[in-house]
Amino acid sequence: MAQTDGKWQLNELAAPTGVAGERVQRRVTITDIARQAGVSKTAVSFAFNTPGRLSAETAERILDVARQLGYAPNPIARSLNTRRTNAIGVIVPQDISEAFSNLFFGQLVSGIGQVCNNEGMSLMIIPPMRGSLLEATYAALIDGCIVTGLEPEDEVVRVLRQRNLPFVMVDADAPEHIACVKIDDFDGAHQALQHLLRLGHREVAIVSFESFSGHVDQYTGTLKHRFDGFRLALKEAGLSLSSRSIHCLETKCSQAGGVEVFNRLMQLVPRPTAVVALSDTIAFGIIDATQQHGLSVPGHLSVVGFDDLEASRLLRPSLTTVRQPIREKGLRAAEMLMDAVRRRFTLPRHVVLPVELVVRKSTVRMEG
Amino acid sequence: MAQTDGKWQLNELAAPTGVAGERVQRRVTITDIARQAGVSKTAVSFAFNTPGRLSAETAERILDVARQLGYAPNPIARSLNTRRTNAIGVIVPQDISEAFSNLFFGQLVSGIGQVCNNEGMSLMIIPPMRGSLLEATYAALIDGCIVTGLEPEDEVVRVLRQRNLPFVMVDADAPEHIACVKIDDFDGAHQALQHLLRLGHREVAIVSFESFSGHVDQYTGTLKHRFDGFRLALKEAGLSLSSRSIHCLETKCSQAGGVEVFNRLMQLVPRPTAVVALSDTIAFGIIDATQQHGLSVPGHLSVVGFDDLEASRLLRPSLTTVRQPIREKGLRAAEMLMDAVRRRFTLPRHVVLPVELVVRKSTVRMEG
DNA sequence: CTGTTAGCGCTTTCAA
DNA sequence: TTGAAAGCGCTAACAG
Repeated sequence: MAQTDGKWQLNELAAPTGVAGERVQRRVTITDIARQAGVSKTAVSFAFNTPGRLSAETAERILDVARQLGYAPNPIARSLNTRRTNAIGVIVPQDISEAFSNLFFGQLVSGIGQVCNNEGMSLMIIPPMRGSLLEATYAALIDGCIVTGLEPEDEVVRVLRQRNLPFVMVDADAPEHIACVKIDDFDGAHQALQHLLRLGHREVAIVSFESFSGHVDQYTGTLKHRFDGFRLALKEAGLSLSSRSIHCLETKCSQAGGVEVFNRLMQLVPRPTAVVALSDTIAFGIIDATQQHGLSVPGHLSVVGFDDLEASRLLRPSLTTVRQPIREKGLRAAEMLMDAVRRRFTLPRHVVLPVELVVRKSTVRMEG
Repeated sequence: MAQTDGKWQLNELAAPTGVAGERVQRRVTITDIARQAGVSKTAVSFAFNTPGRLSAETAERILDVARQLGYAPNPIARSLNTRRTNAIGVIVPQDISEAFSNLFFGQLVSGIGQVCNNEGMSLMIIPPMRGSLLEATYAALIDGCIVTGLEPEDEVVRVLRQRNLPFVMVDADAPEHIACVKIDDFDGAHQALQHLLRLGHREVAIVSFESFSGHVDQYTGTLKHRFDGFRLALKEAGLSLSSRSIHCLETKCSQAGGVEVFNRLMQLVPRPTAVVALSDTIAFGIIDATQQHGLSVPGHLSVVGFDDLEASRLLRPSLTTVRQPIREKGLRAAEMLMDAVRRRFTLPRHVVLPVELVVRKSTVRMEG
């Protein structure tokens, strides 16, 4: 019950000597151990890091003293010397909670985590700090990182260079000299829309996630490639993005975004009979809203997604969608990153993963 | 195309002076800036941290030089002084990829992330390092952490104390002096099983996630509380855990675990008409497997889950389950943690969140 | 096998 | 307003 002091303390702090009433909380350092054990700091360091360089008894004695004094090496001091943190980061331009609200991110991180496991690394999620992703990038205690949701022109990339941190971009339109893992967005989008058009749909809406570029014609990166794919599919059907029957909307990349966009979809004239969402999460929201309104998918509205999240197969109707290998994307990016962190020789710097249309039950042939 | 040198380099490294051919890659330090700007290191430090203490022109000049030389302060060195890392951790006893394969974890992290956002913190996911969670705990560059999946007796807790790191446990049977956020497991389990029994089911299986204790009677913590709840529900129906018609199984806490356990369920005699899974993720697997085998939920098998993941409502049949406020759990834990990290005065150290049975379509009254 | 001696790069009194 | 100097706690040559 040493509760009496230190109201702010969340947990009892182990007094260095184990003596209850002790007030001074100076952390036990390597110097204390050295003194107590009658050896040099070097010896203590060796005892922890390369015990082989010490006689068994010396090492044992040192470790004993350390145990008694409750000593734990300060990892920050260690990092300052070794220049290693044993952690890699994932930079995300949104808040963490927002990022994880899209199941996509969890799967990506899961893939990255597999590599962390093999390499003995921890994983730092790095969101903007007080609104500034740059500040967060400056402060991150990591050995390298994976950058998501940013273009190569971003200042963050500049800071990473400045900090001399290896990094790999994901889903970016990166130049040759920047490592990057992406998917064939063009092909995915093309297949998705082609599928709908071949089913006879002509009134179709394309629901994109929010871009900062504003208009479809100014899209860059992933979005641009996907819309190029859409353009081709439309052209093949004698249509174009500016056709009266083709609508382009943007919404938040979340389930809530899908719900929100549903209402706008219902206002459109002519009302679309099919929609392709640029993210499964958005599709989930659209389907949910549709059903809440007593309408049926695909009866009243065919829906195609993009991603093929694990949940997409389980939904009813199961979701027709463009599958991309999300976990592998994370895994490949993390592998490339670790090659750089470990300074292993590597060549391939750009990886483009294939996508595949998975036709399930959320789309149906247009009647009439 | 400075590709020629440094095969191991993942990205071009910005040469300190911007000169292409430069080979020496010594990082620019505060000393370089001081020298170049003709001021002391102190001044440079001030220019970055408390520019107010310098004349506007001096500060500007220093920053200019820093910009030109591509200087970025070394956050590790800074941390060594300030004793802050601006990151909190989440300790997980499994691999990262395994942890995130249960949607529960993503939602928990999402809640924690909300606090990170408010407090300007990054979030470190800390899995075992080379098999050792202890080693990972020793090495983590964090200001405090949230501990999941561990009991208070765990060595990790001892190390956290040794390192003087504030921490909060989640879902643990923690003693008074250890901060903890949990739910009313007893009530949740009781309601879940009571629901099934009231629907007339008598042949029921309880599918738990893997424990290390082995037998039901040796369960501790969360699992113990839940089984106490089950015991009460059974008792109210004149049954007990050892009744012939009640089966207890364990499986991995994942969808795959649910699929795996389904096969064992089908072998049981008498074959259960209902099952309560201790995790929605497991329930997903059971439902999926059931349907794959051409059987119907709840027609052939009623299923109750535990968690109420976001996806549980979207599934068909939508899942009857015990809702626990997962995000809030993470949020509350993170708030308590940050109170300790920021040394704010706090009192409540134990939080027990309520649960609630959500009856949906995966359970039905027993026929006959 | 063990200890001495420099740092690692930055912050922060304390003086000027 | 600015600077000198003493650390923060540890690692790693280099001697002995």
